[in-house]
Amino acid sequence: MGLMTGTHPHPDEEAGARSTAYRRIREDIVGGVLAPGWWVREGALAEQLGVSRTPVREALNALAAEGLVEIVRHRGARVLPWTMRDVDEVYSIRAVLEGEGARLAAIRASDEEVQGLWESAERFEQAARELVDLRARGRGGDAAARGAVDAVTEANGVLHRAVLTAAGSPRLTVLLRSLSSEARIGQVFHHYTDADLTRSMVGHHDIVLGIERHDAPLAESAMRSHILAARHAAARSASDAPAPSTRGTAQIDRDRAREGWGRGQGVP
Amino acid sequence: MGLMTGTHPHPDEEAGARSTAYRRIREDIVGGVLAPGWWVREGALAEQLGVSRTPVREALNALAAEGLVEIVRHRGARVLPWTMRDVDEVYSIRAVLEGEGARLAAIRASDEEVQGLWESAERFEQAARELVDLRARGRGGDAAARGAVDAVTEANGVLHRAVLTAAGSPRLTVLLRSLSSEARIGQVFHHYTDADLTRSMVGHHDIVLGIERHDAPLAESAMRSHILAARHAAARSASDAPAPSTRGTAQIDRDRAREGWGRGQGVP
DNA sequence: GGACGACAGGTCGCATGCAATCATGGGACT
DNA sequence: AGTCCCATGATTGCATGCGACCTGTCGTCC
Repeated sequence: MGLMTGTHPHPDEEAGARSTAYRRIREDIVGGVLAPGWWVREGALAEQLGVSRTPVREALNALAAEGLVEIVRHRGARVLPWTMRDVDEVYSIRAVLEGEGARLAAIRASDEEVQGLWESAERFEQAARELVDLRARGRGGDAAARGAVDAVTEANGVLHRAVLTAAGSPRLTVLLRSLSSEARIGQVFHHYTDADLTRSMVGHHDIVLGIERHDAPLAESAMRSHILAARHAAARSASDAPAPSTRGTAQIDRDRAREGWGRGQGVP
Repeated sequence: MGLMTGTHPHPDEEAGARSTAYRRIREDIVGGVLAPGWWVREGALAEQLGVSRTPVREALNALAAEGLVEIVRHRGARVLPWTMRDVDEVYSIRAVLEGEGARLAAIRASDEEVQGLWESAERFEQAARELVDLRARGRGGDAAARGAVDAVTEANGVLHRAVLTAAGSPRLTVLLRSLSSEARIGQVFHHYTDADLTRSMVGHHDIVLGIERHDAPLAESAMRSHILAARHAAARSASDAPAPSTRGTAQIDRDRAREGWGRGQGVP
C-alpha cells in the first residue's frame, strides 16, 4: 500500500559502458588487482576496456562516492587503503543502520515476508552446516571450500537484504550499498571459525524471531549484536593483504605509482 | 597518531564547472525552481550555465547518488518528490547515525573539542533567543526573521558537524551528507515554535554534557531523542509545497513535463 | 652543495560531434 | 472508432579533441 519512490538502478544491474567499467574497476579493486595507493589512469583503463575515457570517468566518480577511490583534481583517482580501522568503522555503522532496518522490519513486515525470512535463515543454516562438514572432513582445500564459502556469503547477503526490504526504507538500502561493505568484506566468511558460523546462525534466528513477533527492540538489538559480533572475524580478514592477483589487467602493473602508501595520506 | 584516510572534497567546496553546476542545480531543486517530477535536460542546463553538457552530466550523476534526482537511461534526470514519508525516513536514519556519532564523540572527544562543542551550543542558544525575541516583538515579518532563522540553521549545522568531527568517523559524515538532509530540510527552523527552540537548546545541552562526561550511552540517547523530537517539526515543514519561485532559470519552465507525479512511481 | 626557476611530459577537465535510443504524432488497416 | 505501425524529432550515451594544470627534471645561480 505504501507509495514507493522510484527504483534505484545501481550500476550493478545496468547495461552500458559506464556500468561495465564500474563493475570491472570495482572488481579489480576488491580483488587486489588494483592495490591501495595506486593511481588509476582513465586512459589506460579506457583502452583496456575498449571504451572511451568518458564512461570510465563517470565510473570513477561513482566509486569515489562510495569511498573506494579518491579523486584528486588534475591528478586522477587513487585507490584508497582499507585498514582494520575502516572495518571497525563500517561495522559500527552497519550495526546501527541494519539495526534500524530490523526495527522497522519488525514493525512493518508482512506474514509473507516473515516466511521468506525464515526460509533465508534456513538456507544460510544449510550452507553453514555444509561448510562445517566440509572442513571437518579435512577437504577444505580449494574449489569445494571456496564454493561453500561463496554459498554462505550469498545466503547471508540474501537474508540481510530481505530484512532491509521488509523494512521498507529504500534509503537504508542505498546507504548500506554505498558503504561498499559487501564489496570489500565479501571474503569475510573465509575467516569464520565453526563457532562463528554457529553464532551467526543463532543470531539470524533471533533476528527473524524478533521480526516475526513484531518485537522491535528485540529485532533491533539482535541485529546489532549480530553485526558487532561479526566485527571481530571481519577484523581478522582485513589483515590479509589482497594478493596482487595474476588475473588479467596486467598492463596496469606498469603504471604502478612510485609513490604509494606513504605520501598523500596525511594531507590536511 | 591515527592515520587519516584522504580528505573528502565534496563538490560544495570545490572549483570547476562540474561543482558549479552541482551547486546550482541543487539550489534550484531545494529552492523549488525545479519541482519534483520535472525532467532536467542536460542541454538546457548547460546552456543556462554557460558550460558544456559534460560537467552538467557529472553533476546530475552526483545528485542522483544523493537521491535528489532519478536518472533513467536514455531519458534523462527527473527531480524526485519529497514527501512526509521521506522526511520521516531521513530523520529516523539521522537519529541512529548521529546517535552513533555522539556515542563515538563521547568516547574520543578531546578537551578542546568539548570546549568547541560548548561554544557551538552557546552560539545556537544565542541565535535561538534572538529569533524568539524577534517574534515576541511581532517583527517576524520578512528579512529580519529570515536572517534570524538562517543564523539558527547555521549554528545548528555547526554544532552537529562538530559532533561528527569529534566522532572521528569520516564515513558517518559522508553518509549523512549523502542523505541530502541538510539541503532539503534547511528551512525547517521556520516552522519551529518557541517551545521547539527551547527543546532544541536543552537537547544540545544534554548531548554536549554527555560527550563531556564521556558518557557514551547518555550522549547517544540524547542525540537520538533530539533528532526524533525534531522530526515532528520537520514533518510540518514538509507539507508546504516548494513554491515555483520566480527566481531565474525561467526557461526551464517550458520543459515542464506533461507527465509528472503519477507515472513512473510504482515501477516494481 | 643547495635552492630556486624554467621547461617538458603527461594527465585531467571540459567542449564538441555523432550514433543509438526513446517518445510522439500521423497514417493505414481492421 | 479503435488499434497497430512506422516515421520523425528530440535527447541521451559515448567518442574524440583541445587547452589547463600539475609533477618531475634539468639548468642556473647563490
